[in-house]
Amino acid sequence: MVKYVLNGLARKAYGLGAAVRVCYINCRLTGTEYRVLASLCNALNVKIPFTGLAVGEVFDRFKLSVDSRKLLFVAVLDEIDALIKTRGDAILYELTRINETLRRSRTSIVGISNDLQFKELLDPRVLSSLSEEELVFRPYDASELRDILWDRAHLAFYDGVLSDGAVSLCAALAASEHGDARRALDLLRVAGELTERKGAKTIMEGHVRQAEKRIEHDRVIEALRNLPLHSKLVLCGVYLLGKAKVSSAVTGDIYEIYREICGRSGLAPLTQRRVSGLINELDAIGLLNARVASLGRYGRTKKIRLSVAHSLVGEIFATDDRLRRLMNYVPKCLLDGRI
DNA sequence: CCTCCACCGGAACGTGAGGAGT
DNA sequence: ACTCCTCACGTTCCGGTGGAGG
Repeated sequence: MVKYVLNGLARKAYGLGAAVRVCYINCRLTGTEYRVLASLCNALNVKIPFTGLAVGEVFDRFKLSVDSRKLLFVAVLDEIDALIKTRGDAILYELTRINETLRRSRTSIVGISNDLQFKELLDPRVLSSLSEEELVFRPYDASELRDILWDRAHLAFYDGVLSDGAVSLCAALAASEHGDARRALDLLRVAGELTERKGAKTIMEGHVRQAEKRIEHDRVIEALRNLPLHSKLVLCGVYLLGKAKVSSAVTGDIYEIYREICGRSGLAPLTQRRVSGLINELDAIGLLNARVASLGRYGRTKKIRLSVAHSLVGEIFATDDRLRRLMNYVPKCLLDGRI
């Protein structure tokens, strides 16, 4: 949406011959000050190496470049809370004050955040120099999503192939997940593909249900494949425990098995602290379910289980040369009853 | 009510890769 | 050749803690 407006702005400016430059940055993907500034420079065709320069140096180059071209520069920082939460608001402070040092140019900043409390994280000085205007967009509800879907559907599908129920279901499913329009469109697209492959004439609700499963299934496979090695090994540990019908696993159990399979693979195991972090990451992407539980006398730990199909993990890991031979391994600590 | 387990999770620090400038 | 930079990924250190069992 912002990208759309931004494009419109850029086109309009071009049409009017106005010196306007725009730059869209997703701060979750561009997660450091350095990279944000590098992206800003990039928008001005100033080449910045992905590492090597001091942050201040990059900032100076950006300022110089903007000012020398008499530009109106609009920077959009999407998911800006992700950047501020991890790196602090120093960069915002610098950016808000940039106009004081620019002689011939102006810059504007648009920040987008899903966190309504985000502004409380900011230094009051930043907030005041922002002279900000806040717009709150509430998530789309189901009926709005339905309108959006019908709107796009007319472009993408032949008339009559789309059932009312299918569109409503896409809208309802997406609305229950923060009203994400992209999600709704994805569902509809995949449902369309499935319908076509089956040679059916109309997209029905059943196809949408299948599409939902399909999207999730593909997402999990993709995630499993692209995991870093040690995350895979940790997950492999959870898998082996599940295979041995161990009901509840805690961090310590997982770590023990993890160490074992590292040994078998001739790898140096990471520390438990790190593995604990990996478990949290796996939880965040939805491959594991880990929640802290206090077992009283028996300490405080995380209870961990797979949150995707056991068989799917086995299937995907069997395609990885380094993991294949671990899939049938029975951990010693299971045999001697320590777990 | 108190203790104490088995971790949790924040923070500081280290390392090695990739690169700039001089 | 040398110094200085960022970043990703780890390690080390350590204070914190919910609740079963005494």
